[in-house]
Amino acid sequence: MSGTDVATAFAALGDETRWNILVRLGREPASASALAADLPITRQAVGKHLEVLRAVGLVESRRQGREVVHRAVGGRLSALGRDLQRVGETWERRLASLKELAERDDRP
Amino acid sequence: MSGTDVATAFAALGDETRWNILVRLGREPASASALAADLPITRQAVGKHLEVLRAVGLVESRRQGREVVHRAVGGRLSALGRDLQRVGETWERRLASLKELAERDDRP
DNA sequence: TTTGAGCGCAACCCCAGGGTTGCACTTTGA
DNA sequence: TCAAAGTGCAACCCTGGGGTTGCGCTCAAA
Repeated sequence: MSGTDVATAFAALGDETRWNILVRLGREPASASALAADLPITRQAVGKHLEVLRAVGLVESRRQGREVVHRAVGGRLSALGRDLQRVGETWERRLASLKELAERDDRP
Repeated sequence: MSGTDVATAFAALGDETRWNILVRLGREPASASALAADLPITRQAVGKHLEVLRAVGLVESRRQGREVVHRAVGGRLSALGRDLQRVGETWERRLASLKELAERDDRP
Protein backbone atom coordinates (compact mmCIF):
# COMPACT_ATOMS: atom_id res chain seq x y z
CA MET A 1 0.00 0.00 0.00
CA SER A 2 1.97 3.05 -1.22
CA GLY A 3 1.26 6.39 0.40
CA THR A 4 0.17 8.02 -2.83
CA ASP A 5 -2.35 5.30 -3.65
CA VAL A 6 -3.87 5.45 -0.21
CA ALA A 7 -4.24 9.21 -0.33
CA THR A 8 -5.91 9.16 -3.77
CA ALA A 9 -8.23 6.34 -2.76
CA PHE A 10 -9.38 8.23 0.31
CA ALA A 11 -9.55 11.47 -1.59
CA ALA A 12 -12.05 9.64 -3.82
CA LEU A 13 -14.07 8.66 -0.76
CA GLY A 14 -13.68 12.06 0.85
CA ASP A 15 -16.29 13.88 -1.18
CA GLU A 16 -19.82 13.67 0.19
CA THR A 17 -21.50 13.61 -3.22
CA ARG A 18 -19.19 10.79 -4.29
CA TRP A 19 -19.95 8.87 -1.11
CA ASN A 20 -23.68 9.26 -1.78
CA ILE A 21 -23.21 7.96 -5.31
CA LEU A 22 -21.23 4.98 -4.00
CA VAL A 23 -23.85 4.12 -1.39
CA ARG A 24 -26.56 4.40 -4.02
CA LEU A 25 -24.61 2.04 -6.30
CA GLY A 26 -24.10 -0.27 -3.32
CA ARG A 27 -27.85 -0.75 -3.11
CA GLU A 28 -28.12 -1.51 -6.82
CA PRO A 29 -26.27 -0.77 -10.06
CA ALA A 30 -27.47 2.24 -12.05
CA SER A 31 -26.71 4.47 -15.03
CA ALA A 32 -25.33 8.00 -14.77
CA SER A 33 -28.65 9.48 -15.85
CA ALA A 34 -30.54 7.46 -13.25
CA LEU A 35 -28.15 8.68 -10.56
CA ALA A 36 -28.45 12.28 -11.71
CA ALA A 37 -32.23 12.00 -11.47
CA ASP A 38 -31.94 11.34 -7.70
CA LEU A 39 -29.20 13.87 -7.02
CA PRO A 40 -29.18 17.67 -7.03
CA ILE A 41 -26.47 17.75 -9.69
CA THR A 42 -26.08 17.33 -13.43
CA ARG A 43 -25.46 14.07 -15.24
CA GLN A 44 -22.11 15.49 -16.36
CA ALA A 45 -21.10 16.13 -12.76
CA VAL A 46 -22.11 12.56 -11.88
CA GLY A 47 -20.00 11.39 -14.80
CA LYS A 48 -16.91 13.11 -13.42
CA HIS A 49 -17.43 11.51 -10.01
CA LEU A 50 -17.87 8.09 -11.58
CA GLU A 51 -14.62 8.64 -13.47
CA VAL A 52 -12.80 9.34 -10.20
CA LEU A 53 -14.33 6.33 -8.48
CA ARG A 54 -13.51 4.06 -11.41
CA ALA A 55 -9.91 5.32 -11.42
CA VAL A 56 -9.39 3.97 -7.90
CA GLY A 57 -11.27 0.74 -8.58
CA LEU A 58 -14.30 1.47 -6.42
CA VAL A 59 -16.73 1.36 -9.35
CA GLU A 60 -16.97 -0.82 -12.45
CA SER A 61 -18.92 0.17 -15.54
CA ARG A 62 -20.45 -1.95 -18.29
CA ARG A 63 -22.28 -0.86 -21.42
CA GLN A 64 -25.77 -2.36 -21.69
CA GLY A 65 -27.60 -1.36 -24.83
CA ARG A 66 -27.56 2.40 -25.04
CA GLU A 67 -26.85 2.96 -21.38
CA VAL A 68 -23.80 2.35 -19.20
CA VAL A 69 -24.52 0.60 -15.92
CA HIS A 70 -22.19 1.30 -12.98
CA ARG A 71 -21.79 -0.87 -9.88
CA ALA A 72 -19.93 -0.44 -6.61
CA VAL A 73 -17.00 -2.81 -6.13
CA GLY A 74 -17.46 -3.96 -2.54
CA GLY A 75 -14.31 -6.02 -2.60
CA ARG A 76 -12.16 -2.98 -3.22
CA LEU A 77 -13.73 -1.16 -0.28
CA SER A 78 -13.30 -4.15 2.01
CA ALA A 79 -9.63 -4.41 1.04
CA LEU A 80 -9.10 -0.72 1.81
CA GLY A 81 -10.82 -1.24 5.15
CA ARG A 82 -8.59 -4.18 6.04
CA ASP A 83 -5.47 -2.18 5.14
CA LEU A 84 -6.58 0.74 7.31
CA GLN A 85 -7.32 -1.55 10.20
CA ARG A 86 -3.88 -3.14 9.95
CA VAL A 87 -2.12 0.24 9.89
CA GLY A 88 -4.11 1.46 12.88
CA GLU A 89 -3.22 -1.62 14.90
CA THR A 90 0.45 -1.19 14.03
CA TRP A 91 0.34 2.34 15.41
CA GLU A 92 -1.31 1.18 18.60
CA ARG A 93 1.34 -1.48 19.15
CA ARG A 94 4.17 0.93 18.43
CA LEU A 95 2.76 3.51 20.82
CA ALA A 96 2.50 0.85 23.52
CA SER A 97 6.15 -0.12 22.98
CA LEU A 98 7.31 3.47 23.23
CA LYS A 99 5.36 3.89 26.44
CA GLU A 100 6.89 0.78 27.93
CA LEU A 101 10.39 1.92 26.95
CA ALA A 102 9.77 5.30 28.58
CA GLU A 103 8.64 3.68 31.82
CA ARG A 104 11.61 1.34 31.81
CA ASP A 105 13.89 4.37 31.40
CA ASP A 106 12.21 6.07 34.34
CA ARG A 107 13.28 3.27 36.72
CA PRO A 108 16.63 1.96 35.41
CA MET B 1 -21.70 5.79 10.69
CA SER B 2 -23.47 8.79 9.13
CA GLY B 3 -22.64 9.70 5.57
CA THR B 4 -21.36 13.15 6.43
CA ASP B 5 -18.99 11.86 9.13
CA VAL B 6 -17.58 9.25 6.81
CA ALA B 7 -16.96 11.76 4.06
CA THR B 8 -15.22 14.23 6.37
CA ALA B 9 -13.09 11.49 7.93
CA PHE B 10 -11.93 10.29 4.52
CA ALA B 11 -11.48 13.83 3.30
CA ALA B 12 -9.05 14.18 6.21
CA LEU B 13 -7.19 11.08 5.03
CA GLY B 14 -7.42 12.07 1.38
CA ASP B 15 -4.62 14.62 1.38
CA GLU B 16 -1.16 13.21 0.76
CA THR B 17 0.62 15.67 3.06
CA ARG B 18 -1.84 14.81 5.82
CA TRP B 19 -1.28 11.11 5.26
CA ASN B 20 2.48 11.63 5.51
CA ILE B 21 2.03 13.51 8.77
CA LEU B 22 -0.17 10.73 10.12
CA VAL B 23 2.32 8.01 9.18
CA ARG B 24 5.12 10.04 10.74
CA LEU B 25 3.11 10.39 13.96
CA GLY B 26 2.35 6.68 13.79
CA ARG B 27 6.07 5.95 14.11
CA GLU B 28 6.42 8.26 17.08
CA PRO B 29 4.70 11.33 18.56
CA ALA B 30 6.14 14.71 17.58
CA SER B 31 5.62 18.47 17.79
CA ALA B 32 4.44 20.63 14.91
CA SER B 33 7.88 22.20 14.56
CA ALA B 34 9.58 18.81 14.46
CA LEU B 35 7.15 17.70 11.74
CA ALA B 36 7.71 20.87 9.73
CA ALA B 37 11.47 20.27 9.90
CA ASP B 38 11.02 16.98 7.98
CA LEU B 39 8.43 18.25 5.52
CA PRO B 40 8.65 20.70 2.64
CA ILE B 41 6.02 22.96 4.22
CA THR B 42 5.72 25.56 6.95
CA ARG B 43 4.96 24.90 10.59
CA GLN B 44 1.73 26.87 10.12
CA ALA B 45 0.65 24.60 7.28
CA VAL B 46 1.41 21.58 9.46
CA GLY B 47 -0.69 23.19 12.17
CA LYS B 48 -3.71 23.42 9.89
CA HIS B 49 -3.38 19.76 8.93
CA LEU B 50 -3.11 18.73 12.57
CA GLU B 51 -6.26 20.72 13.28
CA VAL B 52 -8.12 18.80 10.58
CA LEU B 53 -6.83 15.45 11.82
CA ARG B 54 -7.69 16.29 15.41
CA ALA B 55 -11.21 17.32 14.35
CA VAL B 56 -11.92 13.79 13.10
CA GLY B 57 -10.21 12.13 16.05
CA LEU B 58 -7.21 10.76 14.18
CA VAL B 59 -4.71 12.76 16.24
CA GLU B 60 -4.51 13.72 19.89
CA SER B 61 -2.41 16.59 21.19
CA ARG B 62 -0.91 17.21 24.62
CA ARG B 63 1.07 20.16 25.88
CA GLN B 64 4.47 19.15 27.29
CA GLY B 65 6.46 22.07 28.61
CA ARG B 66 6.62 24.69 25.92
CA GLU B 67 5.87 22.32 23.08
CA VAL B 68 2.71 20.47 22.04
CA VAL B 69 3.22 16.79 21.26
CA HIS B 70 0.85 15.15 18.77
CA ARG B 71 0.25 11.41 18.42
CA ALA B 72 -1.71 9.32 15.91
CA VAL B 73 -4.79 7.61 17.32
CA GLY B 74 -4.49 4.10 15.91
CA GLY B 75 -7.77 3.00 17.43
CA ARG B 76 -9.70 5.57 15.45
CA LEU B 77 -8.11 4.41 12.21
CA SER B 78 -8.79 0.76 13.00
CA ALA B 79 -12.42 1.57 13.73
CA LEU B 80 -12.76 3.40 10.40
CA GLY B 81 -11.19 0.40 8.69
CA ARG B 82 -13.60 -2.03 10.29
CA ASP B 83 -16.57 0.13 9.25
CA LEU B 84 -15.34 0.30 5.66
CA GLN B 85 -14.83 -3.42 5.56
CA ARG B 86 -18.36 -4.04 6.82
CA VAL B 87 -19.90 -1.71 4.24
CA GLY B 88 -17.93 -3.32 1.44
CA GLU B 89 -19.05 -6.79 2.45
CA THR B 90 -22.65 -5.63 2.57
CA TRP B 91 -22.36 -4.41 -1.00
CA GLU B 92 -20.88 -7.69 -2.14
CA ARG B 93 -23.69 -9.67 -0.54
CA ARG B 94 -26.35 -7.39 -2.01
CA LEU B 95 -24.84 -7.65 -5.48
CA ALA B 96 -24.80 -11.45 -5.19
CA SER B 97 -28.48 -11.45 -4.21
CA LEU B 98 -29.42 -9.25 -7.16
CA LYS B 99 -27.52 -11.55 -9.50
CA GLU B 100 -29.28 -14.62 -8.13
CA LEU B 101 -32.67 -12.92 -8.48
CA ALA B 102 -31.88 -12.03 -12.09
CA GLU B 103 -30.91 -15.59 -12.92
CA ARG B 104 -34.04 -16.94 -11.25
CA ASP B 105 -36.10 -14.56 -13.38
CA ASP B 106 -34.35 -15.78 -16.51
CA ARG B 107 -35.58 -19.36 -15.98
CA PRO B 108 -39.00 -19.13 -14.27
C1' DT C 1 15.84 39.01 33.11
C1' DT C 2 16.83 38.28 28.78
C1' DT C 3 16.96 35.38 24.82
C1' DG C 4 15.21 32.18 21.61
C1' DA C 5 12.29 28.21 20.69
C1' DG C 6 7.67 26.94 20.03
C1' DC C 7 2.99 28.11 19.45
C1' DG C 8 -1.39 30.63 17.79
C1' DC C 9 -3.79 33.84 15.23
C1' DA C 10 -4.90 36.61 10.84
C1' DA C 11 -4.53 38.17 6.26
C1' DC C 12 -3.40 36.95 1.94
C1' DC C 13 -2.30 34.17 -2.63
C1' DC C 14 -3.47 30.76 -5.86
C1' DC C 15 -5.10 26.76 -8.16
C1' DA C 16 -7.36 22.12 -8.17
C1' DG C 17 -11.62 20.46 -8.75
C1' DG C 18 -16.82 20.32 -8.28
C1' DG C 19 -20.32 22.16 -10.91
C1' DT C 20 -22.46 24.16 -15.10
C1' DT C 21 -23.91 24.91 -20.12
C1' DG C 22 -23.65 23.58 -24.90
C1' DC C 23 -23.14 20.46 -28.62
C1' DA C 24 -22.44 16.24 -31.34
C1' DC C 25 -22.78 11.32 -31.39
C1' DT C 26 -25.16 6.61 -31.06
C1' DT C 27 -28.89 3.51 -30.13
C1' DT C 28 -33.51 2.02 -29.17
C1' DG C 29 -38.46 1.96 -30.14
C1' DA C 30 -42.49 3.45 -32.47
C1' DT D 1 -36.82 6.66 -40.55
C1' DC D 2 -37.31 9.77 -36.99
C1' DA D 3 -37.68 11.27 -32.24
C1' DA D 4 -35.98 10.89 -27.80
C1' DA D 5 -32.98 8.83 -24.37
C1' DG D 6 -28.35 8.11 -23.01
C1' DT D 7 -23.63 9.20 -23.48
C1' DG D 8 -19.05 11.81 -24.26
C1' DC D 9 -16.38 15.81 -24.93
C1' DA D 10 -14.96 20.74 -24.15
C1' DA D 11 -15.05 25.25 -22.38
C1' DC D 12 -16.09 27.86 -18.67
C1' DC D 13 -17.17 29.68 -13.64
C1' DC D 14 -16.15 30.02 -8.87
C1' DT D 15 -15.40 28.52 -4.36
C1' DG D 16 -12.59 25.74 -0.88
C1' DG D 17 -8.64 24.89 1.05
C1' DG D 18 -3.49 24.13 0.99
C1' DG D 19 0.22 27.11 1.42
C1' DT D 20 2.62 31.45 2.67
C1' DT D 21 4.23 35.68 5.40
C1' DG D 22 3.98 38.44 9.50
C1' DC D 23 3.26 39.38 14.26
C1' DG D 24 2.60 38.80 19.22
C1' DC D 25 2.40 35.65 23.03
C1' DT D 26 4.40 32.19 26.46
C1' DC D 27 7.70 29.62 28.69
C1' DA D 28 12.26 27.24 29.58
C1' DA D 29 17.13 27.84 30.07
C1' DA D 30 21.21 30.69 30.58
